[in-house]
Amino acid sequence: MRRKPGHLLPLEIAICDAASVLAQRGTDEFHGYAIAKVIKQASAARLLTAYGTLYRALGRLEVMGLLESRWEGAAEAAPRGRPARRLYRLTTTGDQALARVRRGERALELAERPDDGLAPA
Amino acid sequence: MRRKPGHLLPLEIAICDAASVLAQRGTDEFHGYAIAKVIKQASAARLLTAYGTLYRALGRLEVMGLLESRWEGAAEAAPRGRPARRLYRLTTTGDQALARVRRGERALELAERPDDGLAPA
DNA sequence: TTACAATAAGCAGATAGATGCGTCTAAATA
DNA sequence: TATTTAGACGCATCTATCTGCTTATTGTAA
Repeated sequence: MRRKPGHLLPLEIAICDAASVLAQRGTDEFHGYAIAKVIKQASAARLLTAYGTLYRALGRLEVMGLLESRWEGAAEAAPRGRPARRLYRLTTTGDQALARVRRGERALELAERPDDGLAPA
Repeated sequence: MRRKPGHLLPLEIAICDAASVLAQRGTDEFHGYAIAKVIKQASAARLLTAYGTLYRALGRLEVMGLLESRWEGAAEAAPRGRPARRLYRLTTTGDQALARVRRGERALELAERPDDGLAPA
């Protein structure tokens, strides 16, 4: 539903929020499948019904620079008989954005304006 | 259904067969999901209806030493937007076993007898 | 020959993540 | 305020692999 520039969507805020809570508990990395389950039970599925929605939200947050990700190696996943996970971490930018949202401010300074970088002539 | 010692089951032969055909065409590695589809269409699903069956057959063949496997790194899989694959190769033992089956012989010499290695006293 | 035991096959579902497509909403514009 | 439209959401499905439980079949022993 058309993003208001500099703002985050409820699901995106929930993801960052869960990530920050986890980080304060010492777990600074999380993966999509796990956070989906956390959010589902925490919000009583109000914010998330389908996995596809979450994975795309994670992708958006990474593009925005609020999350960064790395792939778990097969060496970690294979012996446990499960697929490799993509592990996300809240970046400093993400942490700051979350702090602003919690203060009721706009999440992001508008670093790039939509018409920037193209037509200064 | 209780294996006759030294023999392979139809599905196991089909896997080794497909692997050997692929190897002769220059593809010496294959993964479960792909070979499932090959076998499904080749045998008109007579030998395989469920993935679980195939993956367990692959596991048995690896334990028997007819196949060996390695895990594809996330570096290969991730950019293509798919999970990492487990890549299997027919071993020399596997190739020889297949040759014997094709000649109508027993697939494996009975290297280990069930009551061996324990009570020679 | 029959009964038993071993075990492969099938079914269902978990784990983990991605994409295509139609819909619907909210933000921007007129 | 009314209209347009970007784009997020949900659904379905695909890519891959693995495991638990039940059922069916087969080889072997009695």
